[in-house]
Amino acid sequence: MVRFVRAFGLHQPDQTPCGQPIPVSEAHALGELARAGALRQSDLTHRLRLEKSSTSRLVTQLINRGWAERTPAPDDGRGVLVRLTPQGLTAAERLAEARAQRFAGVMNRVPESERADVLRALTILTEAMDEP
Amino acid sequence: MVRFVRAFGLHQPDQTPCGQPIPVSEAHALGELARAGALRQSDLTHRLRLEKSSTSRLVTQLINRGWAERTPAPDDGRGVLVRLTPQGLTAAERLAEARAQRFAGVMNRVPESERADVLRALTILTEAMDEP
DNA sequence: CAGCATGGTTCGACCATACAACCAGATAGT
DNA sequence: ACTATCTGGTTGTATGGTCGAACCATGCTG
Repeated sequence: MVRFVRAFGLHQPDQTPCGQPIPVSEAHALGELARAGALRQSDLTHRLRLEKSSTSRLVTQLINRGWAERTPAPDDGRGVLVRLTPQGLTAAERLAEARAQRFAGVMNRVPESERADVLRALTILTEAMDEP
Repeated sequence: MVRFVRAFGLHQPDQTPCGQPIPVSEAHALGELARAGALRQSDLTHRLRLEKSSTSRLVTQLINRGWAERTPAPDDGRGVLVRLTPQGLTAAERLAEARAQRFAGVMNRVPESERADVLRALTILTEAMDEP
């Protein structure tokens, strides 16, 4: 595991493992938002497994980049809905692209015959870790 | 991948994913040192994929905990050899124990028939990422 | 309506890392 | 041998990341 983390580059907070020059936390948030369209801030908190304070700060950073905006939640006066701006969306797409490329590069060095297995195993592992 | 990282708890810098109350960086260093016996600081730098300055600080922290000591390298007047103290060794063992437990817990939720595959896949993946 | 729960924000403390500047010992080229 | 360069380490500075506590506003419950 340790080897895996370091080799993948997960220990660098200010750069995604895929070479994009944006902080990994923001990249994660961007990913979730792009996939969901818009999210309650509390939802984002749960998906990223953060503390609400961290999420708050993170969202503010995205806003400062012009990638997201906060609007009041429609059904709860306390809540906040976070939505990507068009620029945020293209940023997310750029990111997805980079991710795909990095992944392709790695998979390229995995023996052809193992690839399906590796992918399946990763999914299983993630699910196994998901619920404790 | 993102899911994996967050689910595993890798985004918390001050606590290992295995529940031990020590910073993950120190845990990684401890692991490498325990496995190697003693390491040149520059070696540690390469294994952890850090910058030499980061390693220097990291080692200092280990020393402050009483887990390691610096001695001059025998064959190079510039170099530094880092060695675990007895306390450092027991700390490393405690850590390995926790790691094993965490891993066992996860594997427990992986269907019996898949376990071997999952393990193999993880190894292959790590190797694939290793050399770019 | 009082009391408690929930969603957010701000603040303070700690951890992790890189890059640049600097020093000392090692090495290579002339 | 002497200088120029390389290599290993240290320290300072800046950026990023996370949590927990204190605090506020809104919602829910009895």
